[in-house]
Amino acid sequence: MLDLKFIRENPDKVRQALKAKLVIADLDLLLRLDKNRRALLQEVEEQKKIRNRVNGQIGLKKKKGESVQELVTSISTVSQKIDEIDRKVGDIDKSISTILINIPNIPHETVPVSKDSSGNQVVREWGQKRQFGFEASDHLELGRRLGWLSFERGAAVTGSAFPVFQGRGARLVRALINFMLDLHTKKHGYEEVSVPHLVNRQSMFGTGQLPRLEGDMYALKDDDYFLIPTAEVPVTNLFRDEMFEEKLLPRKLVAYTPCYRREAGSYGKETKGLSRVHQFDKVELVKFVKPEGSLEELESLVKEAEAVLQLLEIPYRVLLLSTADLSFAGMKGYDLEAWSSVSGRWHEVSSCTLFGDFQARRMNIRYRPAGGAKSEYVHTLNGSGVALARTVLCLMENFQTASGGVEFPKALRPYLD
RNA sequence: GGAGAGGUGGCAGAGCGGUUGAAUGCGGCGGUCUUGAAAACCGUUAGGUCCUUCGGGAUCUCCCGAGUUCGAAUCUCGGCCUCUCCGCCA
Repeated sequence: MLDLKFIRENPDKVRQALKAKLVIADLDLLLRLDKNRRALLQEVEEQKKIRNRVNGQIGLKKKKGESVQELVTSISTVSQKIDEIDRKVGDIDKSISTILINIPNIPHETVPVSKDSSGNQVVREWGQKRQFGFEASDHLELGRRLGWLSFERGAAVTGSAFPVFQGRGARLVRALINFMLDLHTKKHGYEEVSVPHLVNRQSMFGTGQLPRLEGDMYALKDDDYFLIPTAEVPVTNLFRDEMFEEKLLPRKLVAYTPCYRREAGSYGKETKGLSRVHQFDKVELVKFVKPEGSLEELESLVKEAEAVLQLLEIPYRVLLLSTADLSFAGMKGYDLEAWSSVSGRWHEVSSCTLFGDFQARRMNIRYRPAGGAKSEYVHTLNGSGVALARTVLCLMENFQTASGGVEFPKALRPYLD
């Protein structure tokens, strides 16, 4: 969330951010409440000053065994007054907080402003798009023929868009997970963590999924827990209320988890098969960094996600997200889109985001600068490195052979044997 | 599931109705000593909010919420979490 003081001093910037992110929040009411609150605070603190002084006198007199009755009666009306104002302040605090938690992060000045996805900018493209000298199949057909993939069985077990991988297909999933974890831990300096897949409400709030996206998540009926939509949630919340020492930053973590998404997406050609499912596997990168240089940390994060696709020899492009596609908590972000020559379109397989101190403020994650200076909020980042289902789709479709099989890229082969 | 203990500053850990926002230790920072470092010694070291004539002043915060009281870290009730023992179980 944003700092209330920042909002007070920069209402126009906030107004712009709301407009850019297409979020409605009553900023005027917020500012009025804030003003009102401060006036009441001044009043009540004046009263508390009096009360504290008299209470001190009562304490002293009691010690000496003197009568305190007169002082006690004189102060009770003050206490009543304090109670009354405190109650008002409490109510205002609630209203302020309701508005505040619904105000999105402010996009960085380098983020293109746009009403829709057309404002995203292609930053770079990599790889050679496959040309087939034969009639290529899509992943559903391949998956059925090879016995790797069954949406029907998944539908029977659970419901639609819960794919089942079988045999080599299941092996491919495991191979990809191991390949990605190895790459990030061995080559990119990430520490691997294995985390809960169910998280509580506070965690969902901490990373900013709540309160706005409650309907997009699977929630448990008897416990106030949610199935994670991304490992970002448990991994980032790992350090809630943490005070890092500067020399321990940046802290880099990688986790494999399944991701559960309820979001009722549209069906059809664009979203068929593995390109839109309710459960998929993902390897997620999370970084805690110092505020200085956090933009560079975002760039390196993107590069690390790109390395996965390069080694998998999947053509991709990097999109700088415009304000319309940047997440609620995001300050700046890139998407990686992988190419499939069969569907002839790009598939989003990674989203890398810098959150500034927006999440850290919600989770109270700080660091103490060397030299004993005052503690500051860290900046948080995360990025998929990468999401599996769509990557599997691209691999199967791009690497199919004329004889109906699939010949996987070199980097993956050791994991498939 | 049963029984018990406990949640206090960066950390460990006292305090259990009245100058206690909090002893003490560790860690951090500054200094003395030293060729330099270590050790030793001295000093210093939470955060939020509001006001400010920018010197500072005030107020709140000891897991969260409600209550008792003139006054709560300290007492009462509710919640959350952690630990120990027993039971059950992959």
